[in-house]
Amino acid sequence: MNEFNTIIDFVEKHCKARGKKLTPKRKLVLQTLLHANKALSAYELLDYCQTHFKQPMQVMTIYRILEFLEQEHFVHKLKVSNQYVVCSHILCEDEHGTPQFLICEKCNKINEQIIDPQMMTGLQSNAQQEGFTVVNPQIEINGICDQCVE
Amino acid sequence: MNEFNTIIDFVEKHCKARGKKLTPKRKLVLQTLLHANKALSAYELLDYCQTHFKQPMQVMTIYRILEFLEQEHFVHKLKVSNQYVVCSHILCEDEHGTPQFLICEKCNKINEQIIDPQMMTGLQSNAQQEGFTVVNPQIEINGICDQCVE
DNA sequence: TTATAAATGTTATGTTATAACGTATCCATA
DNA sequence: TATGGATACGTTATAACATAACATTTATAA
Repeated sequence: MNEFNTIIDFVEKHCKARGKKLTPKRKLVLQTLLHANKALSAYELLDYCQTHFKQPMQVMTIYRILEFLEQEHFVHKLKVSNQYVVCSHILCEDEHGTPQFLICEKCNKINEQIIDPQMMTGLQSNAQQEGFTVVNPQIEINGICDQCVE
Repeated sequence: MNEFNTIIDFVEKHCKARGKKLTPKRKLVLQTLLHANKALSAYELLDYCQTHFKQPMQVMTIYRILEFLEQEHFVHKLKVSNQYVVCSHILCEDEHGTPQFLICEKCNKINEQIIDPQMMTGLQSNAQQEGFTVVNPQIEINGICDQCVE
């Protein structure tokens, strides 16, 4: 069994356990994101899906499904580009920490890490001092990956 | 002389020194951002400007002027919300460091700081390890400000 | 089997951003 | 002081992104 199937199976199982369903369309969206192996916007996903899987799809459906997959913590939404990417830690059972994304501005490849908790604490206490309470932290950093640098 | 005028004068002077001009429209956009005292999108700026200053303005012009003001480092663009805000360190002559923004998701008030250089170095060397070179770093963190928490 | 909820289809429209081209204004130089 | 080029701004159209509203289908439990 390849890794895609491992993930699909995992997601299917977890959906069931939570009383949700991984419908064929939802599975297709997830497969598309896995296959693309980079962040895609809703419209990019639409194109990708139609090009590579010859499946009928609609933007509305994609937005709804992405929202679902995000709620279930299978994908992340990058707030800067409004793109979506499969969570790198999707197969980890435990609670994920605060994610940090390194985003290649050329090829859109994503490197997802967990922010060092100590650093996160520092960030939050600093925010508190400035009169802010952090919510839904997520850090996105633009860059260029080694493959895209000449 | 109030602070707005201090800033306008400063900007005017610096434009001249760089062979650029702070035209009436550009001045108006800057004044609007100063007056609003929060981050505004291009369309929000359009509304605000028309409401408070009764001046004719157009979206295209606003986008162009915001781009200009950003290039000249007088305003920052928040990448998550595509909003613009006057640089808090606009009157500092020296090079500004990597900015970090705390953004109130209720009232859109912005707190701009300089990221601790040591932390920034850490971030960058970590990125390097992961095969990424950081470009135009800027960190945006959503939260709620003390005034908006009940 | 049928009532209900959940998922998806369909159409329309709202929102944000930019392209393309025209006009006006400023300023240096002949 | 004319003129030609650069810069700024006006105007229209459209691309690109996102969601509202309602219809239809499908799955599932009573």
